Amino acid sequence: MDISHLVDGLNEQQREIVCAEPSNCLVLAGAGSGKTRVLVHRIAWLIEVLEVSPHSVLAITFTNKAAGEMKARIADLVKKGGGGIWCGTFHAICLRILKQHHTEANLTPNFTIIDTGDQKRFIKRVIEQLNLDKKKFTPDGVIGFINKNKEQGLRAATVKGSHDYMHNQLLKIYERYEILAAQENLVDFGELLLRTHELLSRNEAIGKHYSSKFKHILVDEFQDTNGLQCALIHSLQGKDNNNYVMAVGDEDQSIYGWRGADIGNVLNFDKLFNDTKTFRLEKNYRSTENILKAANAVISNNSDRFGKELWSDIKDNALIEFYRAPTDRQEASFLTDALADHYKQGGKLNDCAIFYRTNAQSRIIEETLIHHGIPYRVYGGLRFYDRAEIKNVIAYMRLIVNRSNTEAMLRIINLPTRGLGSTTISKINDLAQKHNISLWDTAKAITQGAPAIITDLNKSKIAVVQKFLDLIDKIDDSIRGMGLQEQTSTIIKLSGLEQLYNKNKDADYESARDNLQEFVNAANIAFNSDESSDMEIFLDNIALESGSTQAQEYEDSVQLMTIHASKGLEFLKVFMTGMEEGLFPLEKSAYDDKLLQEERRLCYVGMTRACRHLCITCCEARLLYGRENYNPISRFIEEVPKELIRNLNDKKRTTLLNNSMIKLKVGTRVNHPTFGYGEVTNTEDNGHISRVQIDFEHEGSKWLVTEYAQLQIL
DNA sequence: AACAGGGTTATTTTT
DNA sequence: TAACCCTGTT
Repeated sequence: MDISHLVDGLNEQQREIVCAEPSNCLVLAGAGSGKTRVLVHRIAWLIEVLEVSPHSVLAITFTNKAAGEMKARIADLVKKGGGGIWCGTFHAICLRILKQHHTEANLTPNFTIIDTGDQKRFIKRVIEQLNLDKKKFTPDGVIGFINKNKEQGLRAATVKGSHDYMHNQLLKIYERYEILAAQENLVDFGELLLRTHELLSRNEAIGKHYSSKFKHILVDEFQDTNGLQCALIHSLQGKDNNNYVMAVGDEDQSIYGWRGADIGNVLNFDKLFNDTKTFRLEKNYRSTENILKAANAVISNNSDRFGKELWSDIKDNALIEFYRAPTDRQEASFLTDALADHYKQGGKLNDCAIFYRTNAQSRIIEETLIHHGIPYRVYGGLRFYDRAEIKNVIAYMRLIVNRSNTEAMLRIINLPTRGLGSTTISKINDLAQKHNISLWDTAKAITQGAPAIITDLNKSKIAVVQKFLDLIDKIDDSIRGMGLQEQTSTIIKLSGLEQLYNKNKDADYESARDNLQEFVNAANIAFNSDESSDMEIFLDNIALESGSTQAQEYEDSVQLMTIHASKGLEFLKVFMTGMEEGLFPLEKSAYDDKLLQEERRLCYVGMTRACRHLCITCCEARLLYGRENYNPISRFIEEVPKELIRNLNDKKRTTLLNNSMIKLKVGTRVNHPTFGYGEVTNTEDNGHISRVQIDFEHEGSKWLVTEYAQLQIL
């Protein structure tokens, strides 16, 4: 048999993995070492050489995008195609299992998946219902508690009580949350995993079914798995020792610890799985030697790692560039200048990326780029399906599919406004809570004058409620038999949303209309893909897909993103900005070794995105939360060997002298927007930054950075 | 229902 | 600083 297409072009380390005897194994794949390639070739090897049935292969990724890419590459490489392989995210795979066995999983077939935003609103409602202090119990705090427990496999009934008031109250919220979620047929992300895990580990027949089905489980980005996901893999693998897990990951790129990812799953892999073999991929195909040397040097300061040294045969004398600007504004100007130079020399802006630690940092960079007419795209931000107008349509759809979805009903019961104000709604909602039934059933009971439901709503209000119920039923009736895109546009019409967004002319409504059209298009695409032609499936897919978070690509433009968002990407030229103590690493993480190590890994991820040029910038004075901050240079920069750095400050210094000093001399009378009138008593300029001391009439004496102070000279 | 004003709070966000 | 949420007012 000709196997050359499976191994040609692979290096020795890669080939060893692709052709390995089946066993549990951990592949430590450094950045840019071709791990997706190895995974795809391994799957092809299993099918073509070891004659494993595609139906016995399960490939798990973390993003839908990665799953899509993998499917496409498998289809390309495997001669008989990849049909039958299960390939998807943890959540998508769990959903598939739960849909299949919804009865055994104790779910209705039409359960609704809620994303983090929905979950948050839902929790808010629970906190209100329980009449708890909103200052003490924030949705974020509660969400953390519930998700963390689910990640440890704990239900409200199995979490241990304690003497701690907060803990016990949180537990009460969790209890109520579970009851309401069951009542309303809502399943959150963590629940998808937990319920599947429970199903597989408690229902012997089903557990056995899957563990005898999946002989080979391949997991990508293993460093990002949490405890529950790891447990899930175990339950899929089953107890017999003839199923094999291949985990691919990089402990140095674990940057989601704060979301529950447990780097310990990689570090203790050999203890968590039997008879493991470990492989390493250390040859990097992306970056120059110098960039890798710098990145290796930084990450070598971490202790939670196996240790691995990336190398490359891409020789290039270019050093890591470093520039420390006087202020954040001048840091942005520096970036702009550098990009303009790059462009003038014939380079593409698409090849350049600007990274920052926090989203807030993008603002000043964007302003400066706009000012100089340099096009850019920002990654991240509001996801398409998170837009209010889209969520509104989705809420109608969800209620139509699942009438118990109180969450959805609350969102649209008065949208567009139909005379059901907050008073009426909370009256109905209180009754729902009192009788422990869904909002829909409560409303229905009221309109039917059910004797058990006592309400003080007057006849006209009840008629309005009736009208809403009729509307939903009517929409439901009229979309029967329609194609998905027709259903969607019909819902938008009949619900009154179309009219609502049409009646107003301002820009927000205009874009809302565009987005609704886009949503109908999405439905159309889904309809034609026949995979998700059904509205229920469409809704599931929406919940599990972020819907591209990056701006549309329409012209050559610089890419702006957080370092987190840069993971998995690569760019010819990378600018890492704001490399200051307090910002990167964040102050909160600087004094905790675990957190600091994660910051360092983040730095490593950022550096290893660069193919040919890496430029690191920071500034002396930065405006943060409306305050000036003077931060030292990031320790991560200090960790890069000096001989790998070319310091641009020596070159730029003379050109950047701040000319604002010229007019401000001792004795100048000034006016400050908040401190009022004063007189300059002292000046200082170290060549980077200029400051003035001003004696204010009412506020006393203060030192201010000239550039920020917005002083008016009198 | 819409809006103004005060108080609070500030990472990162694959599903 | 500025964005968000809540509250009280019109």
